[in-house]
Amino acid sequence: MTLIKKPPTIQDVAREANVSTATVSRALSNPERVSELTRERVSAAVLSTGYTINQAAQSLRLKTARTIVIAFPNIGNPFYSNVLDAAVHEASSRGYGALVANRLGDDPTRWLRDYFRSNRADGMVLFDGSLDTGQLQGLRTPLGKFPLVVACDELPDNRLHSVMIDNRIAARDATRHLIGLGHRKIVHIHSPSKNQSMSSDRLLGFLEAMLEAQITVPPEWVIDGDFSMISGEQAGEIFLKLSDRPTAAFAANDEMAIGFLAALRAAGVDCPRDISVVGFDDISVARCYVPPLTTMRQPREEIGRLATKTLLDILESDTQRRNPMHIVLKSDLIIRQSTAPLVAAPAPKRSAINA
Amino acid sequence: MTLIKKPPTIQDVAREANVSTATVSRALSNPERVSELTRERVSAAVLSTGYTINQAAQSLRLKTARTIVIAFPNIGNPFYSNVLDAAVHEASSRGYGALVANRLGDDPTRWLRDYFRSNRADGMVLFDGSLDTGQLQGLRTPLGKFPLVVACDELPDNRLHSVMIDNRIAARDATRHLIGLGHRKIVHIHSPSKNQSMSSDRLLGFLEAMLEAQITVPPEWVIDGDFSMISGEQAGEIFLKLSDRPTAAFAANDEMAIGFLAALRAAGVDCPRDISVVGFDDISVARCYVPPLTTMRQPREEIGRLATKTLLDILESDTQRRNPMHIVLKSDLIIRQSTAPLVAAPAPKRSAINA
DNA sequence: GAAGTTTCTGCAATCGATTTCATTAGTTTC
DNA sequence: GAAACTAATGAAATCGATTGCAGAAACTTC
Repeated sequence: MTLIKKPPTIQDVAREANVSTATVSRALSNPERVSELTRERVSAAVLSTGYTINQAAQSLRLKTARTIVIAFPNIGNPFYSNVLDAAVHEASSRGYGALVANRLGDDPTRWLRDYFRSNRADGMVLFDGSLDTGQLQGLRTPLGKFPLVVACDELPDNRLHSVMIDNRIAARDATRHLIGLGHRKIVHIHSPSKNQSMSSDRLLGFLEAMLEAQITVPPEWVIDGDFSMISGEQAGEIFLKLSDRPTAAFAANDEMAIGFLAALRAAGVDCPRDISVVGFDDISVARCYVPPLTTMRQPREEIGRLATKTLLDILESDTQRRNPMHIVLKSDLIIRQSTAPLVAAPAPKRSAINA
Repeated sequence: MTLIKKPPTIQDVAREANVSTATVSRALSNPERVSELTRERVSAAVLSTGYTINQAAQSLRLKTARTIVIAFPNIGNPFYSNVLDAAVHEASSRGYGALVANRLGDDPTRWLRDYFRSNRADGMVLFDGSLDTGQLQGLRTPLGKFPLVVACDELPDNRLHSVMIDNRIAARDATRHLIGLGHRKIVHIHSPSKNQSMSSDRLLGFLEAMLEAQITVPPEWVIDGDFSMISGEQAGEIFLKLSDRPTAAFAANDEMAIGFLAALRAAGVDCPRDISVVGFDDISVARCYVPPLTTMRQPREEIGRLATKTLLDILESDTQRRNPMHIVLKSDLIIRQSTAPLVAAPAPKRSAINA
């Protein structure tokens, strides 16, 4: 039977340094409150015992967990995984643990509330706008000001801090790019969701650009997906059946754009010869896709970093309840080779030639 | 000034139900130990007060955090983000929180040890084999049996539980596929790393297949990368300068394969006409790439789920120190369109024709 | 040198949940 | 009906760190 040594506690350090636990505690968190001699003795004792603070005890006493929750609608999505990367980096470099939550279930609020009530986390960065306001109210009321930062996607409640791009303008500009190339028949691969303003903003931006170019958008030009690559492929199938086939598409994210392109290519429709496609996000594979994808870049690392920084700054600031911050970051249209000027005459029917 | 109600404690529930805190505790964790009447009164009181357990207090008392650490070399990689997805799902469905750690720094062991000592986590799933044994020893000794599961990548210490595929055999089979198509000049895009056996196993598998086909591998056929797409592009640049250009490539992961293909395509080298490429992992974009990528699929969700399940089973089992489990999962070669039989005559020099 | 400061330290209460031990009430057994 | 159980409950100690309060020592100030 092996002897399992218990981890050393503050008591052990105190004994070793011949001081009280109160002094050890002060020496560690307020070094200027103890004499130099004591400080040295405590440091030595910490080293010799191998002491590490017991986070549970500290949390209990301080009502602070030095842990935040980072919630995503779908971590599998490469866009979010880059955001997560940056968020975790920011949190851990400031000494905070990062609990990851994915795909909040049926009753995310209960789940959420439990995390806070139970003292497991001090705050949360929500990269997911699919909570509804009603639930959120119920969430905020009981505990007063709730340390919550929303990013990427918007929640209807603007009393919350937020970090995101302007999705409407970004989508409008992406669409304008296609219009500027001469395209007038343009579909939008959309991702409907009750509570996500991100999706509806992108749709709005699309419609706005079409409207200002005086193009009427028939309902079949808005094809529904769910941000997944496979839904992009399905959108491609639907697109192929469209009579008077459009010459361009704007997809609400890169994954759908890629799925869409894969479906078209399988049917012999070539990009950019027969169709121009703009994606959204600029995930890393966009640059290496065939053809390299024109897309609206979101600064993912910066979104992740800034959202987390904002939350931690709030947690660490003494001044409570400042006005909510709404940080809007810049998005950039990255023009690559999946978009091309519309050829005046409709492309000759070459599709049969293709293998 | 708004009144901020403090979250209810077990005391509040006890008062409300007219019992002692001991009884409330029992009613909640060992319902069969209290009378039916008491049980009901406690449930009612829990509901009416909105009580949630204070995790910090429970952790302190029980020396258990109901939290695990999931560590990755690089969450930004889509392969790992899918693994994470599955791991988080498994953990949270069993009531465990998942702390994410990425890119362990210079002294991961200290960091790691602190996590455990400090009672923040009960165990860890390590999807990263880049810790060295020496450090790991120092890590295990002080606390005795350390709840640690290694996945994807192997640690030299086989006393640890592990969940992974057989990288050598998978790489061998991937290479055999190319050889079976008639290729004999094959490069391997490798990712060297001091401590990762995953990388070296894939190299070994490649060499083994070449050896059994009696092909001599000159050193320039092993091109170094770092698993990133950009390093795949760089490998492509190097490849293009090779005299007596090989006709096939086996990349140690899909991202490098994609970067490699993008670089070749930019130089007018067509896949699969001029070159056949096999990737590794089968990340989701592989199916939709152009051409769809032939690749060795790893069951990522299963790896994530099983590794986490293994850890939690250990944490929850009373019987300590069972023999370490070594779970080896099956990998599958997914044949798509990036590989094709070698054309007997070397492809005519058409590259100039390309746009 | 007395009174007032400042600096440093320790005692003991506290955070909230769990569990040992003891007590009471109720049930079984001979 | 007494002895020997079992079942249900509560009082109080405990986990480890923090901090208000108070006391001791050292140092000013007049």
